[in-house]
Amino acid sequence: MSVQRTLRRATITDVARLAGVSIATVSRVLNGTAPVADDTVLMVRQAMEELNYSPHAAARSLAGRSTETIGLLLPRLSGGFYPPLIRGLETGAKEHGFDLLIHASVYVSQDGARRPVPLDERNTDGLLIFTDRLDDSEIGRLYEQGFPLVLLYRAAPAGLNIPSVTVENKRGARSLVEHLITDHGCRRIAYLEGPVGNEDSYWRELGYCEALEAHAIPFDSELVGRGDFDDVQARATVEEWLRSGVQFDAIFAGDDEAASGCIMALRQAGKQVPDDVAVVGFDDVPFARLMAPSLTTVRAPIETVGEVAVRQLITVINGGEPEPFTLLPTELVIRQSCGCR
Amino acid sequence: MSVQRTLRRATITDVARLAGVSIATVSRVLNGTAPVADDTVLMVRQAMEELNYSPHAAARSLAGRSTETIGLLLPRLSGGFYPPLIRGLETGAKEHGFDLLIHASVYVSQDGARRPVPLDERNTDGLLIFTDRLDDSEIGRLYEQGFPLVLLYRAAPAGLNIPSVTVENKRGARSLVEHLITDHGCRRIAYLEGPVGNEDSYWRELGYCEALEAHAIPFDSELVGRGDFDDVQARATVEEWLRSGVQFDAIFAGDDEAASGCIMALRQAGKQVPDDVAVVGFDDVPFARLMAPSLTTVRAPIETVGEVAVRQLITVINGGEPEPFTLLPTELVIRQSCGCR
DNA sequence: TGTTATACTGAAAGCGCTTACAGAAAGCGG
DNA sequence: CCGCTTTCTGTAAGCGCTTTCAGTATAACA
Repeated sequence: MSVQRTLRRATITDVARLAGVSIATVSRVLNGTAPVADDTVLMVRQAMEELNYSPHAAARSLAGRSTETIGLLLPRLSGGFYPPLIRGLETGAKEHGFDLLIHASVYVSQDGARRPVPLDERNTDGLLIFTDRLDDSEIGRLYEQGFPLVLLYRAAPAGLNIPSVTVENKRGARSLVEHLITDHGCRRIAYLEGPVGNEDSYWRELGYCEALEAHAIPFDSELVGRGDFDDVQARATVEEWLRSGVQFDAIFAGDDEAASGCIMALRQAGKQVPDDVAVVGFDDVPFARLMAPSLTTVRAPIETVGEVAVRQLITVINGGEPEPFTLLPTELVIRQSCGCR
Repeated sequence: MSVQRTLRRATITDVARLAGVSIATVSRVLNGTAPVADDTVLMVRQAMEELNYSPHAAARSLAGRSTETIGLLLPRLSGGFYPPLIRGLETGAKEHGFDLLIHASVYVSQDGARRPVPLDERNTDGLLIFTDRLDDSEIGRLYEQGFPLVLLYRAAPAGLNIPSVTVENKRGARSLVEHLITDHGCRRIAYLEGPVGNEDSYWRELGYCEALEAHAIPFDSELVGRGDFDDVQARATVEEWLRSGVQFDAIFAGDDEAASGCIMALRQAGKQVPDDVAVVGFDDVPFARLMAPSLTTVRAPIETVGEVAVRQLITVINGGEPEPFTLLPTELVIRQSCGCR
């Protein structure tokens, strides 16, 4: 049934032999690093074709060449947030002739066992890191090695000179909450925090607090709950609030994902959005427009973040001087879930 | 400002020198491939620590070791479909001590230029392929090289003995459409096709046709349009239908993504779902439950597909005999968008 | 005490490729 | 016909690691 597929892969030596030249010559036609006679090129090309040859990338990168690939480290891939990010990264990478390799997983250095990330110089020339869980020590290690790094949506650990690119979380959150206050008269605005340690969440909460303060609304810790940027968690938290009788007239869900969870919980409980409770998100992921009611949120230029980040990383790879810190502007997107028509 | 980071990476030789042993010994403590005296181990460990050494993976894999990594090729990452798939793959991979590397991009061999996939033996021991766009020749090339391959949601090209795992698309689609016919009396059921060449779509359409035939409903090509498994495309198609006065009382959207687009279009046009038009999807992605109305669909065990696929791939990697073809069962999930309460 | 298995270690040969370095052949002005 | 550059090609030295092979020293056994 199944063929025993033990045919050794053709190597540069095989090609050289078949073409009757040295491996150096083959390498040269492969990389165009030195002039080769037209006839020779033809022979070599033909030999490669015949042997179905394709160079062994590991050997190649070992021998000094770069991988032309950059890596992306993510905690996960669910939700509407990552696709645009990745699209931006793809775009940026392709523009510079790089490929993008993604690894989505949690990297906690548990039990002290050093769990190296599976993306490194074996397969990439540099790394984009998006995760609050890849702990600083691991980042530090890579940094020490001089491996090109760029951080997404988080600042560099103290002392490390790693470029990072993020968005104006605080400003966006503030304008969002102020809209709720000034245009819709909300006074009891709840906030759903993101995952612990998440920087976006930290800044958004700050913006939330600033908005409250600016309008002399006292901060009420009862109105802050876990959202984890996750619809399920957000839903659970809102249900719990509803059950325990917490009063609120609006929810700033932390992000769009969580906002959708909030709306579910509210609808389930027979509350009208936005009439009974206004709900707003953050990010403006693609489906925010499609929700019912359509979601008022803050547009964070996710795709642009990706493109900018790649650009920075490639600058680092090429030994250039990157922008140490990029802060992209956010923009209020008013739809219906806040009460506007 | 920025440190000139030119410090050469520590190599096994550095460690060996510092520890006063040979590189062979260092390699042995690294891999545990042969007994090493406790004292020696200690010295080496200490040297590694001191030099902040971590092995160069490219060299490692060149020298014959496996990468302990499997690759995943995807056309894209958007929508609710991929996260569960990837979660399943992650789970399966982790179970066997493998890492998962993802590359999401379109691979068309355009202008004849052979564009090699960026995942190969440099960084993976095997590949999971999910894409109708990586053309057969590229798959063939990898196959010829004896590179372990498993296909997701598509059968192997003719003649190639590559394991594949998919779901019972036809059966699922048929039961879904029959539900519409027998339980809701629908007679004008539209179908939104997936991307051209997509196998899932092919089988789902077959199931759709079978259901019609079984109930003596004539197939009407007017009722088949492009959905591309994409909400935007689906929305456009439905809007076009509405505009041109096509009559239908139900839409089988091809997948959940497209279903959400249908519902948008319908709502926009003032039609009630499911009262005026029933809408059903396929896949049962996480947000299907959360939609308004909640989506009747077919549960395809996406996550399981992932786990099974990894298992097959690892079997191939280990030289075992994989299941040539795995067909996972689907299950009708009745919610509200079909008209049920 | 002499054998012999056993624990441990190092030298060295690659893995498939890139890249000096140098040599051969060809072209050119004088 | 001689030097000199230019074009083309091959030899060989690694890149950092694994792994075979051949030890040496020690422990186990008779």
